[in-house]
Amino acid sequence: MDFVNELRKRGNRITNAREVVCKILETSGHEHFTVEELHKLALKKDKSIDLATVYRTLELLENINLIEHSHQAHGSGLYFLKEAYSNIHIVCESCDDIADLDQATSKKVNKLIKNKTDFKEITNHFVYTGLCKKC
Amino acid sequence: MDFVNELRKRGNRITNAREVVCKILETSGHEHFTVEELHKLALKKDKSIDLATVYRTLELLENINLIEHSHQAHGSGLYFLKEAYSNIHIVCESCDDIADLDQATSKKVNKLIKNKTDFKEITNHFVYTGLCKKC
DNA sequence: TTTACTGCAAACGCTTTGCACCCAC
DNA sequence: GTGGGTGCAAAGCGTTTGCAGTAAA
Repeated sequence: MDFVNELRKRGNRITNAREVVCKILETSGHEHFTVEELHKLALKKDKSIDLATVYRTLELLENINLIEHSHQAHGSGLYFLKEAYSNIHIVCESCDDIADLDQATSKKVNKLIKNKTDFKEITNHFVYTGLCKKC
Repeated sequence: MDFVNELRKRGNRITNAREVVCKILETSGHEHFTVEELHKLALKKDKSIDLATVYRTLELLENINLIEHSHQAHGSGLYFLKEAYSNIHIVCESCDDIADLDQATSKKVNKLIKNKTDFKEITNHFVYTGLCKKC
């Protein structure tokens, strides 16, 4: 998956800020990022990149379905690569560890909820919170 | 359940702001409130009650386990009476309708997640988002 | 050359906090 | 009388926006 190429295909301009952010997302090996983390990493490559630009780039990538974002109870939003995204993520309240649920289980959870309510679709944009075994 | 009495038992002072907020929570028949809703209702009974006081009162009531609050993707926090609280709530993205999952299903969902991760507890403080059948 | 994109700064919405006053105990 | 609680105003936080300048096409 080449994020920059996807942008080019869509007719978006390839700016340095976009190249830097895309490269971090694709090559850092992380599955999830807070906006500040991402911004901090971007600043290492180009110290003029603004936080607003990071937000705008993430919004763009989310619109193309390359990434997805969730909200946390405290602190900033969490961005996930779409390929690694499995619908449900759990953050440990104590150590901030993140576990990702496999797609099958995520689907099972959503089906269970749909069956018990009059909702036809679950578009859950949240991370769960919990306590992992270590904590 | 008498919220005011609970406060008295704990040695908290019974002020007018607290009486007003407690009465709204207990007698309005709603199961959930946004902070602004609650504040607006409180102002009808005493137009000097401050938003900050509403927040402080809600925090107090949450500490005593009489209410619970969740976060929404957009807009303010959502407060629930503890007795009506069933762990999982879904807000329709389109019409803002809220559905509450029954406790048994909520437990089932949480158990499913626990079995598939190394989390020992789910302390999920979020509302789900989705689309209800009407929308 | 054109205009999409940028950095900057300011504004946003929700929530929390500092502080001096006040009133429940 | 005392200190817990209040209203008020300001600050906090993550995020969004307006704008004039810049650089990708």
